[in-house]
Amino acid sequence: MVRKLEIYVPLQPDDRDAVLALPYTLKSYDASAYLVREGEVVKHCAVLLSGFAFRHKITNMGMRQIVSVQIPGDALDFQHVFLEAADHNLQTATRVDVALITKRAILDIARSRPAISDVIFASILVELSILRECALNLAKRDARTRLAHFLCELAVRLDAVGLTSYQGYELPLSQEQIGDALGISAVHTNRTIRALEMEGLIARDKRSISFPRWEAICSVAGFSSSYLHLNRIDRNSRLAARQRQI
Amino acid sequence: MVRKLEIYVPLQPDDRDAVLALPYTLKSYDASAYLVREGEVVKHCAVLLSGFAFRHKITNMGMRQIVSVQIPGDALDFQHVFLEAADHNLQTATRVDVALITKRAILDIARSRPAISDVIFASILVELSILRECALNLAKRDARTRLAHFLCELAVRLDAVGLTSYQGYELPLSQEQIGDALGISAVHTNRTIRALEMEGLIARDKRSISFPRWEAICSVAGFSSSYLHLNRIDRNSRLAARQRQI
DNA sequence: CGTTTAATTGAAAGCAGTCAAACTATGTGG
DNA sequence: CCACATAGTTTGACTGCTTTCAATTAAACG
Repeated sequence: MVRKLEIYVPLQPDDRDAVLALPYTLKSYDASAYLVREGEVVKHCAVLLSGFAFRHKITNMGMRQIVSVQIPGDALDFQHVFLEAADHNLQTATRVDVALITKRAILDIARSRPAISDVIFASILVELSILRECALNLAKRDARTRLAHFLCELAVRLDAVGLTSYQGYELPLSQEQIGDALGISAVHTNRTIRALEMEGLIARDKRSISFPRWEAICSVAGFSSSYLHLNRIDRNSRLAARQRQI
Repeated sequence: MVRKLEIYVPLQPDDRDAVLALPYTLKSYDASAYLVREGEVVKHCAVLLSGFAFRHKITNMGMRQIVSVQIPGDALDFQHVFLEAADHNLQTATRVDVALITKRAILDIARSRPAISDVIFASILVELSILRECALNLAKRDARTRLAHFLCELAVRLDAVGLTSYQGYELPLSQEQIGDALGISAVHTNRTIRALEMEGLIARDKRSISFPRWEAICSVAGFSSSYLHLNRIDRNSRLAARQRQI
């Protein structure tokens, strides 16, 4: 399970064993639980094994903004290995299982194995890249394209860790949470979702979402997955396979 | 000059010599020059010695969003040391001097000196933190507080590298560029700047900006510098000194 | 000293927010 | 098994911050 940690970034042959050999503690959290609160000093690095979580910040006016959605396989606390106090909140969206690894163990493996260090660098830098695209999304796209882009990104990211079925995925976020991630109100989020649905660009069943016309929604979203830096692996084969099935 | 590279993050006694000993090439660029274009593969890491630069992305609709402003002392290309193709554009705002260090040299020093590796991790993670605050800013603050926050952040960051005079700094960006950084139109940027000026929260002379009442503008911005992770150094002394002078 | 770029201001139009209310789903306890 | 409670979804109406379009003034440049 911990193997997922780095699958979506460059692969290392023997170093992977070292990652798998890292000592860890399993822990579960309920939905809506806080893993980290702003200002806290975290002593370990959690890796998401199952479930969804998100990072958010609150303005002095009390407005919440979700700044990233974390999916299974994501390492949650590289930030807290190298910096003092947390600058944001980390909260679960669903019930969640994590593997806790000590800061010490992370530092040690990074120092003894350059390839691992590089992979950690890469995964942090990809997070940075995702956040840049997020900023572009928040600032320069209207609600409709913004939502479409958000859904496309999650589709590709989930696909990269093998969590999409043939044509869609489960998005365990309320419309209010989606709105907070997109910087729009819950009400307008609903209107926008319904609009995409009416257009036939997405299909819904409860909270699972599918894309009847993947190419079309990528087009309205202006979505290109290059910023996710998934070049090295099976993305093409996966996506191709999926599109054939649709 | 290269010393600025890491001043604002943890300091290392002897490791600093190793950084200063890094082989580099000096290079200058004119204002508005591209250092990196999206899709390019960069072979070296540039460190900003003087001048301003910014990172930006363009949507398929042709809208530009500035996702970060880089000031002297910033390392510009850690991203390109560990990832393949650039996912954004890096452009100068003014005439700029940079020191170019090869990817190889960066990788080597990071591997041989854990402290340097940690400092690079920290600086990338601070960039991530800044971008999260930026997302919060773009999504949850109105134009007035957004601009105020932007100006406060730059004040503190410039202050951390010793580039502010007693009560203000030179902001070499056009109002259109500021607008692109804040996600508002150039016209509204102008109105908002003028409004802050009318309120006496900022004072301007050409493109230099000063803060007659630092506390007041921090308050309307909801600005707290904790996300910049400048804990370890002289920020407090500097800011305190500045506030005394005002 | 004309030319170009940036800053400024006015007026009209629009996307999204807020307020309110109804509806649906899910779950709990009697 | 039903009544009620709670959380989330959906829809309407009105307001407002920003955008866009247009036009003018100021500043920078060769």
